[in-house]
Amino acid sequence: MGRIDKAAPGKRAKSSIRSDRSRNAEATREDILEAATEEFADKGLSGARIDKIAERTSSSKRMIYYYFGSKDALYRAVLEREYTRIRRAEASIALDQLPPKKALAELVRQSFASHVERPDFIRLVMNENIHYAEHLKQVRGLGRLNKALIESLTDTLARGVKDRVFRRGIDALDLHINITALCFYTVSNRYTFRQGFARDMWTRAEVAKRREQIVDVIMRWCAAD
Amino acid sequence: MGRIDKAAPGKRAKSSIRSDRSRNAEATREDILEAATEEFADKGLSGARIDKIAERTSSSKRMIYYYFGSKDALYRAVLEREYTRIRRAEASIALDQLPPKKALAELVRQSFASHVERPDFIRLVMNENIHYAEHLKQVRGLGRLNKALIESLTDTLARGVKDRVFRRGIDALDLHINITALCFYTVSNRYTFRQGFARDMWTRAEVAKRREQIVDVIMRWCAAD
Amino acid sequence: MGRIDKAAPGKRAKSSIRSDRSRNAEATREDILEAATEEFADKGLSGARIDKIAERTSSSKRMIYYYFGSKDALYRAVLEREYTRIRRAEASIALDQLPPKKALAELVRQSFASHVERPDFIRLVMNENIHYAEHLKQVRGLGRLNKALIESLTDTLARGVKDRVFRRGIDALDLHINITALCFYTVSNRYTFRQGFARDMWTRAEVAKRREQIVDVIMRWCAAD
Amino acid sequence: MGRIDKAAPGKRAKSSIRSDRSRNAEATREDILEAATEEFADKGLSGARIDKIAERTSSSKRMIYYYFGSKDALYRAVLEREYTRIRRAEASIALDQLPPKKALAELVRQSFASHVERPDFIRLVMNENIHYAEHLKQVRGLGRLNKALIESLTDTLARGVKDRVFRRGIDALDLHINITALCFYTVSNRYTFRQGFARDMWTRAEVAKRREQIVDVIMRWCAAD
DNA sequence: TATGAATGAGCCTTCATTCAT
DNA sequence: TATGAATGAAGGCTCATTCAT
Repeated sequence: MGRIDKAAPGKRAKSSIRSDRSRNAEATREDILEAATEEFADKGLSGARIDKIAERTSSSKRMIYYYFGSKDALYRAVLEREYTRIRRAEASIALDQLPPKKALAELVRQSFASHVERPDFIRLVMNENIHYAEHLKQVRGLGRLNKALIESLTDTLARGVKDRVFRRGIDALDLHINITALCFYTVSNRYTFRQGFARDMWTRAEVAKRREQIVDVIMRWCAAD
Repeated sequence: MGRIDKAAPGKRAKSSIRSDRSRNAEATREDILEAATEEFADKGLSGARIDKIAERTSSSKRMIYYYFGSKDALYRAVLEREYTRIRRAEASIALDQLPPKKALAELVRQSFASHVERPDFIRLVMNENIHYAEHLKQVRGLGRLNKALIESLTDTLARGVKDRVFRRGIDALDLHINITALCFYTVSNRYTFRQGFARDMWTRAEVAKRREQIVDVIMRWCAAD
Repeated sequence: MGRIDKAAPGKRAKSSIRSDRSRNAEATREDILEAATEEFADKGLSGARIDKIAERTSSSKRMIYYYFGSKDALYRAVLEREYTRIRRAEASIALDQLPPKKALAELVRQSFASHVERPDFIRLVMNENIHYAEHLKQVRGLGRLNKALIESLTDTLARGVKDRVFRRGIDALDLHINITALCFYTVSNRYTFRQGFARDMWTRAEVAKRREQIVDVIMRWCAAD
Repeated sequence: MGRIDKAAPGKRAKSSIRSDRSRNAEATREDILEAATEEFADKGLSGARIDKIAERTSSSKRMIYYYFGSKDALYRAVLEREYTRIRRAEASIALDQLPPKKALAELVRQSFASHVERPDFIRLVMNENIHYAEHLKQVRGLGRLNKALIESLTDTLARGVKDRVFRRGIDALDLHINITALCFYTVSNRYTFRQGFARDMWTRAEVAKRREQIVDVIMRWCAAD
């Protein structure tokens, strides 16, 4: 019945013990990235403290600079890792194996899950938008994964039109925007929403209900007349 | 054809010289608030600099402390003013004068306009969500205006059901969420979106198209079967 | 009989007590400049420590940044002040009041004194040359004072030629270089010289002797055949 | 017509790739010393960075410590090598084979060439003087080479007096100082000089002219009346 | 009501140096 | 002999905030 996360600043548990003292470059990098993701998501770029990141780490502040060079570069590395991770998850669904309607519904559910399960990523994206996506510009290889997603959507829409279950004239990118908007907002604005209205969108029940409602909104929009 | 705003950090013009040296306390307060709104929206809470706010002002840094006491308190004052301003605008539409479908479409268009016209407000809301709406909690009187909005929506839905243009079972708050989600995202995520996809959502033409598409999504969702 | 200064790093006495706590901007600036001149001359640009400069001051490290903005800017301010000071002193001699030979001899003695009395300045100039005069480039108004000096020299030379005490064909700027080279080296290279040879150039007697020898070198070079 | 060197920081080409991976300890030492000389001359002692030296080397930072122990010790090794090298070159002239006037003129030209050809050495010497020649103190065997030079000068002067081409009473060490001062300054202060005056002393033509002028100054100073 | 000067705490970053292999 | 990883100490700089007038 409780909220999915009660994350208040600083109350989030260390995600792991991170105490393996192995002198392993890759492990140290990962360790730092993990800690940095939490801190940056929590406080934003300028609010984050390198010292705090170091504290969450089994290594030291000095090592952060050894591996990443600067706060900004570390932030970019975090961004890149998170974006790649998310896009990989989304790209993993085999839409073409399912009939069009099922495929679309499944895609919406998958997208919704991606957002709900990674609120830290959502926070990073908000933060990027506050900074005019300045840092994201320097992250390469975003376009490719997105392109694959849109092509997959285009195909599903076409199959649906052929089967007379979807109407003609829907742009795949528009569809993607609408799906994402509905999912993103559910996670991103849950705090201000709770403040402005009496309802908590972030209980397990509400989240499940919301997911099916988004499926409904999208299906009705695409449905053949 | 150009983008609606080209706002890059620092490129936003000083909204005015604000040099009326009226020894008017209220004017000074307003002057500071205006400058603070720009800076906070631009940089977020921790990214904003009291010195920069003072520079944008005809008065001095000392005055900021004289009138508001602290950076956080100033931020709260900004938040309160912006929220009140927006909600007043939204509450001003007389939905009950229009037939249900027209009323709903108009409401969506109005909400969309509210978002598009005040990107600074959107940024502040994002910022609040990054900070768990901690500061918004201390702003009073939000609930009242929202309640009025939801009641108005409930009424419109009921009239639509009676007229057999809307289907039964739609919750007014759900409807509000969906409308807002679609509008908010269009503004809030335009920078990361542009980075990830080849398309710029922020040209005049795209924005107009997007507005009507959101109307379409909502109308199809509410439509009687 | 002792050396003129025994300056070893850190052993130089604070030039004044600097304890007036008056809230006077100009005084604070001067205070900082004085302390900075000592530290920069002593350690060079990168060797100097802002903390040490602050310690030598009645104000704080923070104030250094308040008034000068950065270590480099402070260094430039020091440079500018010292150059102006020296050039003013040199420009103050009224050569045209004296017969040519006396005038030239007097100028050499004055130049020699300028160098010997301000070893800190010499050190700063060495430091600048190590840094390709990068910072001096940003100091304005050097040319003017120098020009006056050269004009004065040109005039003295011309009078000497007319009186048949100087030979024809000596370029004033060349003359200036030769005078300065002989004076500068005496101060600048005294440490390495003492190390390489058994003789200490920096006793009162040696310095006096050296001054007259430089006068001699210059007079013989200019003398009519 | 261009300047002899345009050396601006960082623009100096790596003198070679130094990639012969011979497991030869002596070669590695030399390799490091070469790189260190450039860096120390370029930036001074405190401005030089061990990391940069390592970058210029085919070996690693760790090796620097293996072979030299510390930054200061490396600096001293550089200093010692450069001093020895220069003094050897100067000592190699056979003054006693030439008639006195020719011998002196040749010595001045040789000294001038030594300075002009090794600006890095000049920079190191300036740096030493900024540091009170603290490090040079620990370099042994300087006195011997210098002594030979002075003796050679003494002899030349004596021969000149006997031939009635030089006047009596000139001290060899004084002569050495005057020659060196004029040569050293030409190289050491070229940057600040160019900044203060309109003239560039460092073109091929100016340098040649300057060399002969220094010969002239010295010859006139020594000439029999 | 208003202002320029001042400040302590803390932040990002760098440096010479050493450890484990 | 050689190397990539690691580090404590300190350095330059910034921030929100307050003092004296």
